Amino acid sequence: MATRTDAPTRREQILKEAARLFAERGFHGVGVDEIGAAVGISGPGLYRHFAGKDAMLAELLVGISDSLLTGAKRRLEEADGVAPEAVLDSLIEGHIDFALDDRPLITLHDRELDRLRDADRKLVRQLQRQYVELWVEVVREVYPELAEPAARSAVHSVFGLLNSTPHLARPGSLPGRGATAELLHRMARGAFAAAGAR
Amino acid sequence: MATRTDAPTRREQILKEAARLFAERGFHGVGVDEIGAAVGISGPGLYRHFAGKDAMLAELLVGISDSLLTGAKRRLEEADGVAPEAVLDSLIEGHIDFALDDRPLITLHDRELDRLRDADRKLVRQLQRQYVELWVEVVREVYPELAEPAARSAVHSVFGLLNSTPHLARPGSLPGRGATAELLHRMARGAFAAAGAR
DNA sequence: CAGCGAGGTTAGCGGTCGTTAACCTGAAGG
DNA sequence: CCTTCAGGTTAACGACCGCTAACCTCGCTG
Repeated sequence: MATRTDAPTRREQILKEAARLFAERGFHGVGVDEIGAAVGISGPGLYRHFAGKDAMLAELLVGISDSLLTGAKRRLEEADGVAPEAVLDSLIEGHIDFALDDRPLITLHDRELDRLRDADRKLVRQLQRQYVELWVEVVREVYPELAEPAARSAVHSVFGLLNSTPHLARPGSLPGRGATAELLHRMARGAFAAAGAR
Repeated sequence: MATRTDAPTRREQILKEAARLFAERGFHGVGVDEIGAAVGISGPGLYRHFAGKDAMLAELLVGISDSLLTGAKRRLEEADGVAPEAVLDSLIEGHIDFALDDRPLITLHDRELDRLRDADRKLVRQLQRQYVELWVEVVREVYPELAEPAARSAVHSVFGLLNSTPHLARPGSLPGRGATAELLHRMARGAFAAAGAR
């Protein structure tokens, strides 16, 4: 809910570094001292900005889910009246951008969910579910012969495909961001098409 | 390397439960007391069977990688002279069987690799690399116009697709194992086909 | 039947980790 | 110039965790 205009605040620095470290070594594998060191302060200084380690993870995961859902909703509104195929392309493009630009977050997104308090976990799951249902609707418009459970499975599987980016490029050996995005896009469409075939 | 004929030994019980717990709560999130309790003994009794918690994870991850690679090699040998498409189908089928039957292991496989000692991690990575290269070769036989880096990316992405099964069925709400396997198979082929298209 | 090894048990040590307490400091404001 | 307060610091506490030590108890086997 922040206005999000200025240079990165301390809170945002912390969240960014925490995301990277959590993705690298897992939530339980990172100590608060390490997170502090990553932003130049040390240890308990973090507690001036967050209630605790759990709160950082919660804010990260809620932020991811919310951002994905909000972006998808925006894309659906912008594309009003256009062909369902184009809407699906837009959803895929948005998800790929996210997966390529915020790899640590994508990694956390389906890896550390169970480390949340009940309330936060429920919220994140609800946002995720809305995101999935939104995709399912669009997919079923493009492939009407696809039953709903199969469509949902297909959407989850395509997420798995798109979220595989962290496994791809260790340094920068992959054939460029644009080419990777295009390859992923084509494969996602191909997977959906194959799922929707009789 | 065990002969693997009799009823499950204690070691195997422990490995199975440890895999489940590691997949559910992460390596650092599970205590040895919990693993012990899951097999009816408690705490340090595990040290009669394993050198330590790390050793359990190592044996699990090496076992997974080795099993995947060995299975793939066997499938390649069995299918000698048949069409490359059939070989690819066989590889996909094997991977799906594994993903559906050993979900905790598939989850661990790309999640807890960094928690290993250097020697074990190198071994696992080597096995994984061989497995990937084996797929890449077959994929490039089926789609010769696909450049090698793109083929490797495509293989990783399809692994992401196939390994998404843990996210699918919480209870047993999915449309049956057979239907799920078939859907995944079709989607994988569709993804490869789209990757290989000009 | 003595003995012995496999496979348990409980107690406890040493280290780590999240968190709190108490204190410091420099910049803004009346 | 004094106060305040945001944003740090270090010390330390309590809990937990991996692992070891010491001990127990069977079921074999010579």
